[in-house]
Amino acid sequence: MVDTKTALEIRLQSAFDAVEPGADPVLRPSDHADFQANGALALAKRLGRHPRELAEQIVGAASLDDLCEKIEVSGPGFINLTLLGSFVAAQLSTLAADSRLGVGAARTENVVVDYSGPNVAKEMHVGHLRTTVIGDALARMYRFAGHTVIARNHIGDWGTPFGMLIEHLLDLGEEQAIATFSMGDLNTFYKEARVKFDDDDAFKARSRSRVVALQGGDSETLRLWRVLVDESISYFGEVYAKIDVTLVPGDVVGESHYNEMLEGVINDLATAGLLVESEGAQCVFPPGFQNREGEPLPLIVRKRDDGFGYAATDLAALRERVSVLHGDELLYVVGAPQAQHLEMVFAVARLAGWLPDGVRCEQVIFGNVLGPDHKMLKSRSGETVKLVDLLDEAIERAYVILEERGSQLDGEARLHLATQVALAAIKYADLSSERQHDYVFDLERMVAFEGDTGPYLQYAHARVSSIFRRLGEPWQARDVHFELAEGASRALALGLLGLPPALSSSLSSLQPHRLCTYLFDLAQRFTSFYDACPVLSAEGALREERLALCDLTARTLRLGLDLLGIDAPDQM
RNA sequence: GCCCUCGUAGCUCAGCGGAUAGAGCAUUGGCCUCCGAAGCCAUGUGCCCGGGUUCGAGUCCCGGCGGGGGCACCA
Repeated sequence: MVDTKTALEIRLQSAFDAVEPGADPVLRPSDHADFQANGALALAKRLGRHPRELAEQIVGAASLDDLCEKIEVSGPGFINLTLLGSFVAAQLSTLAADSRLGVGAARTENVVVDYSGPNVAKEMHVGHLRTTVIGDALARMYRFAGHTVIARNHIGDWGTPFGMLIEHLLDLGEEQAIATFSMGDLNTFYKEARVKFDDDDAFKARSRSRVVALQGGDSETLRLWRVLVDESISYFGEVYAKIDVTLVPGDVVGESHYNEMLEGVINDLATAGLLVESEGAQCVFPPGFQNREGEPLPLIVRKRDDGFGYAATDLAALRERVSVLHGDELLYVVGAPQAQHLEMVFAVARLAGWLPDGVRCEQVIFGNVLGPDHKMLKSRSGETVKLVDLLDEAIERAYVILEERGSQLDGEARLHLATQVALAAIKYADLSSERQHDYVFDLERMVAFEGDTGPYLQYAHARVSSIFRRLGEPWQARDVHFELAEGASRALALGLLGLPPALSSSLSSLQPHRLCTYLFDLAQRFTSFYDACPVLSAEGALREERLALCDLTARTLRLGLDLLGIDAPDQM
């Protein structure tokens, strides 16, 4: 189906085209009508004409009689559009019969989404929250939109720290070490290794020669390394299950995967004439980047000591994503501190011809998670906060609140529900603010069930669901004829028709918060409707209409929340 | 020093060059013999400062001030 906004846009476009081909109607939802087209103002300026007069001309050229009840030029030259009730009704009927709720399936592209990226033998901490939650939401939205998503979990599984980690593994004994890992206590393991490395010269020496053995391909060393990697991946899997993220072990393609390709990256850069030796390192100097002294800034692909830097790995990965995975779109859900590094990697890839112009390649930047003091979130003792601890605390709080609210569920069911609520709280708080901004992590506010929170949306959904539970019999949309006589039901109907543009704008801007804003607005429209329009006590056609609106609301909330990675329980 | 980014209501945040800048929390006051009051309805307050572009600037440009990040071999 053609969604409502698009239907209007198409008609307006041809009216605008009649005056000036290609002119953008700038159609927006309006406070003064259902929609408003602002395009006449900008166009009038460009053509040097009176805006109101131009707007009148456009309205005259538009054929909107079957869609709009009222079209008027207002103010300096806005075109205000009020939809015809019969059109809204017809759209709603189509929507009711559409399992995709009006969202068209896009042309299929391969979208590589790089997110989460924890380090082997290191705890997943709050620093991994945003990349994991945002990346997963984007992956879900892209999949629903019809694209093929290739998730990439670019874990840190290679590099100099592995010398000390393997030596520590040997000191502990493999079984003991594995036990520590399976308890999910990666912090202790890493810290113990670190302390020995810093304080014990003999250990440090062993670690260094272990790195050499690892890089040299010593089989026993590789086996021990594999133990660390496998144990870590299985631990990450537990965390992902806990946070309900779609990443699977098969998405893990760590840094080590690219080891064999690094030499080739260097050679090809050299052949392309891009490689420059500087201070003993092999570098590329992409134009436009400067260091502290105002000199050209290198992307160091091979270090002075002959080791490869992470730039080499990132270049190899990018190349593989384009040439082997055939990615049409490469997304890097990585924090802001990496912005310059990634820009340089992208620039070098373009110089080398590895990144064709047709491929969209973008860092999905996000801001920091701050504590109540507005500084980077840390625990009381100043340590980084473990991700699982964060989740557990949220679950605990959600459980207590459910108890206070007199939840209808108890025991196992309540614990499960508390988990769903806690995840909704954390994910929604993370996704609903503009991605690039820092946000203050305040569990109390997030888990609160009032206001613009995940739990509020779940509650709205639970309320709709309870109507159908009370109904007793399975409900099916028959040929419902929508009258939408009350303001509240009309407002809800318009909200229900708004999913497709909300989702598409969320995707094209890579901003999940636009979908969040839409869902919150829809939930509010629903609760206002719920308050004003009794459903079960209504009769006849009116009852059918209201049930149909409820059904659509439930389906829309479920779908929207699902795209954000949030569950929508039927009962709370 | 250079580059990037952010600065909107008491607090946490929306705002895609357009009309009177919106929500949530908090405040105050109304709503449950009626589908879940975790709700609904009402209530006051605000764009860091100074220039500029524009018919129109929270939004774009320049310059300040303030916070955060980055700026050669850890990734």
